[in-house]
Amino acid sequence: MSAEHLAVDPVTAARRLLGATLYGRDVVATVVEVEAYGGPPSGPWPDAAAHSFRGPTPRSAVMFGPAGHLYTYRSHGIHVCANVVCCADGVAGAVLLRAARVIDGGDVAEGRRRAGITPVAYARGPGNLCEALGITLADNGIDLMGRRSPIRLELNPRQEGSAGPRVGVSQAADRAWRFWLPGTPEVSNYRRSPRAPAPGESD
DNA sequence: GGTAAGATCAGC
DNA sequence: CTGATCTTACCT
Repeated sequence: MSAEHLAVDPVTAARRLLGATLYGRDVVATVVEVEAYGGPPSGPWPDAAAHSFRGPTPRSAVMFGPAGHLYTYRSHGIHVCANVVCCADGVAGAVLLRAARVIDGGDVAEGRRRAGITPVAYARGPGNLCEALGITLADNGIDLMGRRSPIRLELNPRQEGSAGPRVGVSQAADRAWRFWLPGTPEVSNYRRSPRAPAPGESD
C-alpha cells in the first residue's frame, strides 16, 4: 500500500491508518488511535477544529501538500504532535497520531520517557508518541513513504475501528472523528475541552 | 508590537 | 484541577 491510499478524505484516511506500522528513530510501533482533521473547506468536510481551517499559514502549509507527508506542530508550548497528511495535493487534511503500541525498541522508548512509565504508556497520547519515537519539529514535511526517511509508515490491511468524538477540541466537539482499535490499552482516555459548548449545542 | 488560546501531560 | 511553557495567528 502506498501514498495514494492516503490521498482521500480525512475520515477514510484515519480508518486506513489504524494498524499501520510506524518506524520511528530506533523504535517501531503499531498505530492504535487516530483523529481526522480538515478536508475541503467547501462541501461536506469543513472542520473548524483544523489548523488549516482559515487557509494556509506558515505552520499549516504542509497540510495543503501531498498525502503521506508528516505534519508536526508544537502543542501548548511543550509537546510535539505528529500528523499524516491526507487528501489530494492542494486540499488540506491530516490525521493526528494519538497513540501507538511499541513493538520493537522498547528500551529506547523507555529511555526517552520519564522513569517508571509502563510499556503500554510509552506512546499513549500524541505528545508522548512523538517523544517515545523520537519525532521532532525538524521532521515537519518529510515523506513518510520514502524508503530513506528517518520516520516511516507502512500501511497494513484495514482493521475495524471504533469511533468517538475528538479529544480536547473546542470546535466541532461532537464530531466522531476519532478512531481506535477496540480493546487496546494504549488508547488514551477521552477528555472534552472545557471550552467546548455543551454536547449537542454545536457542530 | 501585544496578546489570548491552544489537536497536552503529569502531579496534587 | 492546575501549572508548565511557547508558538501562532489575529488584533490594534
